[in-house]
Amino acid sequence: MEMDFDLLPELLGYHLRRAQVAVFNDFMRSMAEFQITPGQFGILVLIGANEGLSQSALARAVGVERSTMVSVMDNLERRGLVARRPSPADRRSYALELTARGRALLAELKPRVREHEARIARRLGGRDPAELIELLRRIAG
Amino acid sequence: MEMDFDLLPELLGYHLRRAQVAVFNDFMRSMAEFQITPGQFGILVLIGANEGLSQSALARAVGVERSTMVSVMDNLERRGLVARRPSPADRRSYALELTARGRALLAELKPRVREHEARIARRLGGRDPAELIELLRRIAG
DNA sequence: TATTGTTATACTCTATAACTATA
DNA sequence: TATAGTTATAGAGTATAACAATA
Repeated sequence: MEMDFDLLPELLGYHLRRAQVAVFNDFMRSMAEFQITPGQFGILVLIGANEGLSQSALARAVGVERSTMVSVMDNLERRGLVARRPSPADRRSYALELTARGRALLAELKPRVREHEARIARRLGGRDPAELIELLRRIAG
Repeated sequence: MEMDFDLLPELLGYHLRRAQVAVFNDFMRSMAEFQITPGQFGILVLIGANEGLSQSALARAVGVERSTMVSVMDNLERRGLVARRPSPADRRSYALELTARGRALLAELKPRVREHEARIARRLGGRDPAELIELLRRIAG
């Protein structure tokens, strides 16, 4: 069954989507034993690097509604990776922190993510990954 | 509020995701009057270029389960863009076709999508979009 | 008045499992 | 036995609108 893809292979958006799916799948396979998604990894990284930030600030950084962040945090808190501490400055908000377990997990994940990235970069067959990142950065604006 | 993104900006997956969201958003803005998603556009293109293909073949081409394709087709059929004809060769399957309205819509969409692509390519500031496509193709494998 | 976290609700996308009718 | 389309069901992920507490 020879499928005709017409103009799709000429479209940047088409290849962007396919590459993103491929990278997502490799990430999920790599981290299978930790049951963590790229999005959850990103959130652990952001909390780890900005301890004390609020849920709203985190939601803004990730680009989702703060109502969406509630269940994301519920999930990570239930797994004992993140803690919602009372903010000393503002009684409306939480100061988010990684728990000891969250820090330990993040320390394990980071080298795995580097390996995953190296494996992806190898697909470029010698081309500089920094080159691709530069082009993507321009697209993202 | 200076956010520290730690290692995220070094990760291909991170930029891939951001670029994909940016392109998706531009597509949706461009096609707002037609209420069409990139995925739906791709399906119209595939049916238009391969009239008579079955739902299962279409699902395989797009990379989703055939059960997922059912509601996608229900939607496009309800909008009068696609028709499920009985397959002459196999009474289990449909032969999918664009309706006259579907063909007319696709003909309107294609130049819009080209414009959208050109707008995205302009963000590359002189860099060849074909270069980016080549790199993405390698990533997608 | 505006913001923070929350809930209720809904919609999309996706999958698995089981069913039927055909092959 | 295997495949095509369907249904029922479930789980992410997302959003909007409204609310109480606090700023």
